[in-house]
Amino acid sequence: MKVVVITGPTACGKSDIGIKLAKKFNGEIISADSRQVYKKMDIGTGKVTGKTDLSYFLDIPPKLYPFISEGINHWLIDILNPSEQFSVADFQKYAEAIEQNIKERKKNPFIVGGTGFFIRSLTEGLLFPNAKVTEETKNYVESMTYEDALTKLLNLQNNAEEFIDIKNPRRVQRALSLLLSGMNNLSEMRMHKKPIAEYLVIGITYERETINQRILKRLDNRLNQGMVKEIELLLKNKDVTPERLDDFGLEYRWIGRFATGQITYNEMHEKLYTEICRFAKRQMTWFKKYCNVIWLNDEKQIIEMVDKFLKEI
RNA sequence: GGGUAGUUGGCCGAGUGGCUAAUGGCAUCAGACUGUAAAUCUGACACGCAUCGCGUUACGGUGGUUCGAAUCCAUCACUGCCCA
Repeated sequence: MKVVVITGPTACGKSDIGIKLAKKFNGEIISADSRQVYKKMDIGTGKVTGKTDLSYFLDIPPKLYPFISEGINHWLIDILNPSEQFSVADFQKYAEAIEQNIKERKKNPFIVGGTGFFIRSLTEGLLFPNAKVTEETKNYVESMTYEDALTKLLNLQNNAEEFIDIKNPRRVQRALSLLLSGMNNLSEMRMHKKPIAEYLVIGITYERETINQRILKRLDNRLNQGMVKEIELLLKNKDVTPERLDDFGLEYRWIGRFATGQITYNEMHEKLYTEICRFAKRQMTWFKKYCNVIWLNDEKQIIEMVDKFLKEI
């Protein structure tokens, strides 16, 4: 099975290219975006315009309904409420099942999105530890101070730092949770399987300066489109707590803070711009290391490349 | 004109004689990251040489006190506030 991936830092035009390719190559899109899975988060996530089609669904664990934009099926968009949790492992499970389904229907899957970790889970066939962490242990671990958690972790496995960043509280918590839930050794966190498809990863990017300019322009556009209102509405309808918004980061975090009166509009705008630029930079750091990306931003070249890839046997 | 508070590294802002190239925050740069990934985390951040380290120049300007000053004194400049 062959699958094309379109990725790149934020604000570089992935979605548009994705749709063009899907149209040209009889494709459907699987979104690899950790925030677009959520309903009611549209402007802030840069979701394509369209809507969920409830007339059919894929019978993958829950029911997955397609989100249709420009006549193209998009999967993994608008599948959860903002209060719900979505992890890489979920993504991998769904995306692989959807890829298969699309192929069965004689169409071509296109993975489109900027969440590098999600993409890597596919291209490298990451195998996530299957130790089940119960709510209880999760809460227990999260209630500990970082120091206690670290001490406990090192007690259970004294070479933990070979496998995780022990300076990162979140990693420490997760590792500890796993060890408390039946995993024997943190080395199990490094397992791979054979990827279920052959992936061609194409990245769209520009020079840093250009990306930053695009980010600023897009930010102002989104604000004009009512992005603040969108987020105020989420709060008003209690779709999310302010803490949850903070967790989402970027527009949701900073506009959330503005909406709850913690910062001024100007502070919000300034912070958003710099934070989004930094995010784009972090994305590039990730792609450089992990994703084996072919960088192209000429549409024609991309089409040729995809064409060639899909034709090869 | 008189009084008063101030002038710190890209910005904000601590520091009131040696432990200070100077806490912290922001910005910037680089990086890590196998179940929160738009999240989370780490490092660098005066200049030069460079391995810890060494050297040089730094806390508005100048001059002084002192073994030693961002820190004390004098003076000049500038800024805020108050009184004329």
